[in-house]
Formats: sequence, C-alpha cells, structure tokens
Amino acid sequence: MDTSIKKKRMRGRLSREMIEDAAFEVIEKEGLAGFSMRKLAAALGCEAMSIYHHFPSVAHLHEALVDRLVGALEMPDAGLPWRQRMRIAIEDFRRIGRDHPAYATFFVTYRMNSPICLAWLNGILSLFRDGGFDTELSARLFRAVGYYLMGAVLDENAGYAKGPSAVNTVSDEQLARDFPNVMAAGRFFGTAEFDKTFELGLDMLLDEMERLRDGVGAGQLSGKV
Amino acid sequence: MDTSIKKKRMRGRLSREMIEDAAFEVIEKEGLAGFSMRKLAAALGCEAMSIYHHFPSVAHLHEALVDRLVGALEMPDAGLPWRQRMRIAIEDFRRIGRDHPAYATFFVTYRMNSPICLAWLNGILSLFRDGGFDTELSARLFRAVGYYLMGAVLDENAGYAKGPSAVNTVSDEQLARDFPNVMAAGRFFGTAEFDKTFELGLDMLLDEMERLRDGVGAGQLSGKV
DNA sequence: CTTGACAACTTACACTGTAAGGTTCATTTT
DNA sequence: AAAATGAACCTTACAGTGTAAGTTGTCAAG
Repeated sequence: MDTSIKKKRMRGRLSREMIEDAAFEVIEKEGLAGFSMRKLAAALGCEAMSIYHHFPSVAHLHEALVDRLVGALEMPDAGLPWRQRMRIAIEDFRRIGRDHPAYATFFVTYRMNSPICLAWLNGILSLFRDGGFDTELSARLFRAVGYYLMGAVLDENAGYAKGPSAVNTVSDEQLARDFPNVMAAGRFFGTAEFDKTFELGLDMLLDEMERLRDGVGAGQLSGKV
Repeated sequence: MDTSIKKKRMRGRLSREMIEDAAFEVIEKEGLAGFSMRKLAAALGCEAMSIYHHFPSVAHLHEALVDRLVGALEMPDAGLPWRQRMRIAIEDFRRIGRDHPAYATFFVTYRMNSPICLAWLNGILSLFRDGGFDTELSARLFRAVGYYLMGAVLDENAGYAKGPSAVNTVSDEQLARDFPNVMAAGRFFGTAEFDKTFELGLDMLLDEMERLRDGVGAGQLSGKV
C-alpha cells in the first residue's frame, strides 16, 4: 500500500515554523475567512489534527502569527531625531499590513497581550516618553496615534479600495448622479493614493505632538469648539 | 396536535424589522462570533430557514443592520460653526459603536457601499468641502479623520479594555517587572479614559485642519522630518 | 529485542450557512 | 362557498468548520 509510503514521508516532518509559514500563505491565498485548519493541513500535506500537536488551537496559532510579525519589529535608532524615530516606528508597523494584507483585519482587531506584543508596546511607550511627554500624555498620544494607524492599516488592506463588501452595490451612473462628492473623492481613495493620504494625517499628528510639547496644546487654538 | 397551534402563531409574524431587532440583541448577547442564523431563529421563535424568506443570506442581513445604523445618522445643523459640525458628525458615528459594542468590529471592517451608506458618506464629504477644502484635500482629510475614528471605535469596543485576546497572557507581576511603561500607561487605557483620550486626538486633528485651511499646513512646522 | 514516547492519523461530534423541496394558511378569484 | 394562488414558514440534507478522543506508525534508548 502506498499509504505506508505516505506515512513514512510525514512522520516528524512538521514544525511550528513550517506551520506558521504555510498559514501565512494560505491566509493570503484564501483570505482570512477562507482560512481553516483543514486547508492549512492540505497545504502542508498532512491531516488537520496533526497541527494540533504543535498548536493546541487555532487561537494559539493565530497568536504565534501575530507574535512573529510584531516580534520582527525593531525600535528605531535612538540616535535619530525624535520625529523621525516616531515616523519610522509607525511606518514599520504599517508595513506589516502591507506585507500581509489579508491578515490585516485580524491583526488590527487582535488585542496584543502576549509577552512579545507587550515588549513592543513597552518600547513604543518609551518612544513617546522620549518625546518629552509624561506618563499620561504618552499613554493618550500612543492611543490617539494608534487609532489613526489602526484605521489606516484597516482601510489600506481591507477597505474601500478592495471593492464593496456591500451586497446592494451602486452603479457608476447612480454614483455620479446621486453621490457626486463620493464620485469626485473616489479618485483619492485608491491604492495609489494611500501613501500621500497617510503622510498627510501622520504629519498632522506629528505637528500637533511637537506643538503640545512646546506648550501650544491641542484645542488651544482660538475659536475652538 | 399542538404543531398546528404553533404554526398558527407563526404565520405572518416575521418581518425584516423584527429580524433586525432580534439580530442586534443576539449579537450583543452572544458576541459577534457567537451569532448565527440558528441562534437568531431561536430568539425569534422560528426556524433558521424562515429568516431566508426575508433576507437571502447573512450578508444581506448584516448589510441591513449597517444600513439601519448609518441611516439613522443625521447631518449636523449647517448653521453651526464648522468645527462644531465636524465634531458632532464624528461623535454621532462614534456613538454607534458605543450603542452596539459587539457589532463594532463588524461595523468598522465593513466596506460601506450600499446606497444608504454612500448617502452618509456624500454628506460627510460635503461637510469637509464646507470647511473650505478642495476635492482632493476633502477626500484625504476625510480618510485621515476616518482612520482615527475607525481605530477609536475599534479600540473602545473591542480593544485593550475588553481584556486580552491573547492566549498566553502575562501576570500583573510580570507586567510590572518586565513592561513598566505598559503598566504605567494601563491606567489610561480603561473605559473611563476613552472620552478624554478621544477628545485629545480629535482636537489635534481639528486644530490641524483649521491651520491647513489658514495656510499653515501639516508638515510645515520647522524641524519637520 | 523490547519499551516508551512522540508525532501523525482516524474517527466522531456539535456546530455553521444554506440549497432544495414540502407544508400550511391567508387572500383573491370564480 | 369553493378553488386556486402564492407567500410564509418548516424539514431535511450537505458540505464545511474547530476539535476531543482514540489509534497507529516511527524512532531512540535501555
């Protein structure tokens, strides 16, 4: 029987790293929703349950994937100007989405509490502290910038440019007729415009952080509401 | 047989509105992942397949839910100051998440292309135009502010404060020892701090938009990197 | 050569969305 | 009043999911 041959081939072949590699591939090929243990097993040439020997559940596997992506992040050189360091750290994170677009929605909705993720988070908070902010402002600015970053990663990888997720879509003619602003803006919502738009918002936040540090804080503009 | 009684009770009872109401309830009670057509049917006192008479698929149902939430949004009074109008529109959207926390992750990852959502989008783009920005800047600022808003809705309803989604969590002792910055910042990551943090980031963006309109644009600060 | 541990496989279960087709009942037409 | 129509709901079934439990194959140490 060739089953014996097959079995001979399989024994001791799997490893956590191999499984993670294959998982990234399957996710990007089949989409996040299309990913399953059985499809992953098929890609690996083994049975679904074999994976459970290395990862006790899909949740554990997913966490390993997040950890690998976040674990690869390095803190920007402390010798660089602060604004540049912040920009690099943010762009590094953003690049994860770019490299794993299908995984981005999971990545962004994942609550990072694993040791590896906490280490990264700890480093980023240090970076804010280095900007001259106290604990409270560091925490809040991290959140604010993080909100922006998360939203951007989400949109850039799973947003408008990827086509509608709506079931009742609207034709181009109807769009032009009924929603002219959307029609006009659409030109700036595509993939080619991601960088420029992201830079705009990021510069806005970086500018404000510098102003905050210099005592010209947010909401201190005349005419504030 | 009491089946006849049961059936008598059922006929003509369901409606799209009823199903949507029940769906919101089930989602908030069971969580987004715990939602299913069978659980929804159970909540309605009918069979799963009965729902398909009113909604051809779960996707259609979900779209109806999003449409209902977005459809309820109204554009802020055009007579108010621009900054206030913008703030109100943003807070209105944010409130959706607050009212439907479990639905927030779906809501935020949903690509709004239904007519109702496009109408809202069209109105918001008008609001940006009213701020004195041209088509391009309106589009980009909408995106930038939208990124921030989406990230905030995500975090406030499915983020850190909801506990870890990680499988390998870290004890408080280890957190204090190995990740002191996270430990210190944690105090500002809770639900009670959402409003203040959100206001900070929002004010930063609003300030910058006003500056942009007045010709002191983002990235024009001295020392920009 | 035996033993034991480990890695992979097999089977089975409870769950999911939904396609296909059957049943029942209100309404409308004759 | 009787018949026909069609909407509303139900039943059954299938392919897919994660994974618990039990089984088998393989290799290394005694």
